[in-house]
Amino acid sequence: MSKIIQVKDRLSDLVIEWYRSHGREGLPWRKNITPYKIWISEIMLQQTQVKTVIPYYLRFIKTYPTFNSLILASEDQIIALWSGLGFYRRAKNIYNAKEQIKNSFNKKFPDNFDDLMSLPGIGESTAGAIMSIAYNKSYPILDANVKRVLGRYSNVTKESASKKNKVLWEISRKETPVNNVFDYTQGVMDLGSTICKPKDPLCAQCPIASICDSAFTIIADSSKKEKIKKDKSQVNINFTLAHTDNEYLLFKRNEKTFWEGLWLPSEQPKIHKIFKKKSCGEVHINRKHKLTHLDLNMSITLLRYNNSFDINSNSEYRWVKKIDINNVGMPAPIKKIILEI
DNA sequence: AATACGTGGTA
DNA sequence: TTACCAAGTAT
Repeated sequence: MSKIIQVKDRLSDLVIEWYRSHGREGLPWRKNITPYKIWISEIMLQQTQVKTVIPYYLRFIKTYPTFNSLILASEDQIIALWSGLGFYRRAKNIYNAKEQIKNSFNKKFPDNFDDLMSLPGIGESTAGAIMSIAYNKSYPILDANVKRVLGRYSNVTKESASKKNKVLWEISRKETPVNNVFDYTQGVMDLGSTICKPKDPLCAQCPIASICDSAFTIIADSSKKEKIKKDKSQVNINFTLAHTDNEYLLFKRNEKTFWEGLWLPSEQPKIHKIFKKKSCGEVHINRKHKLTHLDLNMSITLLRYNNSFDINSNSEYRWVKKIDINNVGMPAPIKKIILEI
């Protein structure tokens, strides 16, 4: 007599099977995969939605299709391709990682976890994503999608944030299969994105509902509500934008705070006085712009000139032609203002 | 451990 | 309008 043993379905098996018939199609970084392209896509996708990333990814890969083609790129060129995407440190990290690969890894993009982790901008989740997606090696990831899927699956929503993270990493490690990691990793992210959504998850269509501790009983996560709301700090910036009919005078921002390395109108009052003497037209505008952690109150003085001119300045500056605007790294609100002139 | 770091979409 | 949040990492 043989006993029939009821084996509980494995999460990874269900996810892999579901992914093969229901995974998202048409994501550009899933075509003609190379480790380099997975790297670029994973960096762009950090804290950034797929829909937002797609045009930036396509433009970046069109400009630099291979790692080799990126070798000679300057930091400015890479930041320019990031213009408008946000979290610009990521672009600097790509430049610095590229330099490290060039100088320490013999120009060969790493194929192991430890070398990937040594690169700036690559943490455990991104390294895991590159290992599993580009190399089909069994490494776990823990992005927002996986956090949500596994958090509901194992019902660990009530833990404190740091403990929850630790627990979820353990679960992710445990559930990540040895084989077919590529399909599992993509699948669990697609599941989080299309079925196990933050709001109104579609449990009725979910392939893991039968083994999910929270299926059909998703309760809003209350752990965040008790946070004390601090007023966001207000930051005032006075810009002066000197411009002709078709050129703009921009300065590279060196502050170690926001928008580091991007090109902006002048923030130096001393220069503003000199500017005004020669100007043949002056307009003031005010704009508010919200960053994650602070509110920017921008005051911009537009000074019109007939011709561009040289200035005495310690900081790096350049006159940018209107048609070259897309080749310069600028924050979204600054580019918007310039395009309105 | 908590915070800095962008932007656009959604309710 | 305000508030939250999305393929996280570095400090």
